[in-house]
Amino acid sequence: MASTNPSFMNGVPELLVLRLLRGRKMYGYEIVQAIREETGEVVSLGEGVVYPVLHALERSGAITSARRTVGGRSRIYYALSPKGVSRLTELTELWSRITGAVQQVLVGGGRAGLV
Amino acid sequence: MASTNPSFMNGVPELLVLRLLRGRKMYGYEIVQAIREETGEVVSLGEGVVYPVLHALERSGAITSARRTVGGRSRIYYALSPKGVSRLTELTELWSRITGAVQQVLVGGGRAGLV
DNA sequence: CATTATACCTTTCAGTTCGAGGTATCAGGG
DNA sequence: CCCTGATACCTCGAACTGAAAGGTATAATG
Repeated sequence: MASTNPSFMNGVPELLVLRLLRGRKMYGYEIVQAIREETGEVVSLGEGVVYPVLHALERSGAITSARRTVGGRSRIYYALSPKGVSRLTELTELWSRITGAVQQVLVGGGRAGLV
Repeated sequence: MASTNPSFMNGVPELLVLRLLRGRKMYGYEIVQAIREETGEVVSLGEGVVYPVLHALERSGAITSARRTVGGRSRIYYALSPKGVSRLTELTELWSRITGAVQQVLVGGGRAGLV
């Protein structure tokens, strides 16, 4: 129950956030800008997307938070937990499978009778 | 006006349908199965997704329809129009850009200071 | 004659994402 | 000294999509 229709193309924001946190601890505002920059403006998730994702991830135990004040600026740094690492693996594989499947159709011309 | 939030990850069903029609004329029921088969069950769009997409595409002039009876079976065959071809190009490019951008983040480890 | 497969269709529901708005602090310009 | 803009956090409501289920009709099969 509950799990109804996780539309096959979703969870990309979650994936991106987890992936960024794999490298270093980051805070929300920083993540918003990192996504924008690292994708060359192609993907631009607003704070209204990122913050809720962070909160959900923390609630599920995938990340942990620690408030720290840096240069008079109060920030909440998030770090990936082991649970978050496996969630990241899971989402990455899902992403591969799906984009691969779509690619298969896009290339498709080959009238695959392949076994 | 109108254009609110076309969530950056959408329109994949439309893309798949257009792409399939690029090769040959097909009817709805056939498209549903083709997607399932060509993606190896990974992507499985129901009729409740495909038919509305077809109707929207026809309304927008991207495809044309012709009812034909084959072996006592009445089918509506759809064919790609020139407008549909450019729409397909457009969506394909968008798909590339987005998946590329996501991939960039996923690979990312490279601490890109690249210019 | 009933069930299955073909073939079409629509409506309802739920989840995600977006956008806009709201607070507070710090730095800099006028 | 104030006002603006950047930093940094947050939440709510609207909207769109896609999923599931249900509904009709015909042909073929047992």
